[in-house]
Amino acid sequence: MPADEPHDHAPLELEHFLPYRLSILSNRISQVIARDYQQRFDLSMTEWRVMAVLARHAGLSAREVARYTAMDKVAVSRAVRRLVAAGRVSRDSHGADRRRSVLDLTAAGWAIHDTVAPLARTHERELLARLSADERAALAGILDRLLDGPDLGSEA
Amino acid sequence: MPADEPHDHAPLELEHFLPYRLSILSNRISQVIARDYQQRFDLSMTEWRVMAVLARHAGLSAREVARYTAMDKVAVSRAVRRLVAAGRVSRDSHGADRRRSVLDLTAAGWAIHDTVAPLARTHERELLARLSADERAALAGILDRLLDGPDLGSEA
DNA sequence: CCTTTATAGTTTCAAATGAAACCATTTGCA
DNA sequence: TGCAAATGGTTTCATTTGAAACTATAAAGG
Repeated sequence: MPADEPHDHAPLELEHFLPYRLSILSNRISQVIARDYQQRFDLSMTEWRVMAVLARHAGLSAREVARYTAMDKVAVSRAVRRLVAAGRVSRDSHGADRRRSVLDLTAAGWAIHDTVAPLARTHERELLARLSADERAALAGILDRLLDGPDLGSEA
Repeated sequence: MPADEPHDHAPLELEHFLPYRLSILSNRISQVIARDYQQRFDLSMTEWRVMAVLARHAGLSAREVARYTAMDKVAVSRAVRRLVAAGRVSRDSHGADRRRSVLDLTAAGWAIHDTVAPLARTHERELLARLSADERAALAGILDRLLDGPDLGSEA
């Protein structure tokens, strides 16, 4: 066979590749929402996540916030610093363990929360409006399945 | 009613919020894959996307690569620079229009491609292995639906 | 005790990213 | 022609992000 015979390269079709499509979709959505929060409330996505978690679980430590939000502790530290500076979150130190902080929404924080939470739900509704009831149900299940697993990718 | 009556704050449950879940999932997947490519081939996600597109469409310009990969032109410019420096992509200038570049995989680029492409497919397979055939089909349709729309979020 | 080890959180430094400004070339059109 | 606008691409600068080093406090073991 000739040396320059066209090899069978089996190129990857990016536009049908699940990780790629997921990434594009997620980025688009996040960007739209993030821009919205940023403009209206000078609030970053990460800051909002911290606030949302504190709304449900008062008095968490930074470490616990990190677990709930799937953020790393550096990101939490930075978000909390900004939130405290903006008067949206209060930070006290835990009596028994002076390393831990005790974080809570302030009145101003609650006010923001009570405005942003419905807005977030609206974003979600608009997204889901594109799907049928069946698809919505399927998607919920699929995300459960994919997010649950021990770890994504091969362990190898 | 008392002034300090506990307000109904209706806090958002992050763990059931679609954009949040999508973002977590996508980031986890991308991170696993990116780390893999980085370690084995010193290849970033964006560089790989450029290579994948050039494998299917030889001789694209940077602008066209940007369209195919949903990356912005700055990102493409940087990825291409590294790829050219690494001898994985060749850049010629288009005869008729000297602004445009003509990008192609080199032999070395093809070699990387032919190793990485099956690896990518394996990643995808492992991911999809967690789903039933029905779920896989549903997911494909859902992504089509969500990615197609004119623009995500409200136009408002 | 008092020395190691672990935990909570912050700081620091380098790399990744995005927006805008910036060249170079080409196109549209007066 | 020749000049304004558009296009392809790179550079610059400011911001974001992540990993590792660091500080402070607490728990555990001899």
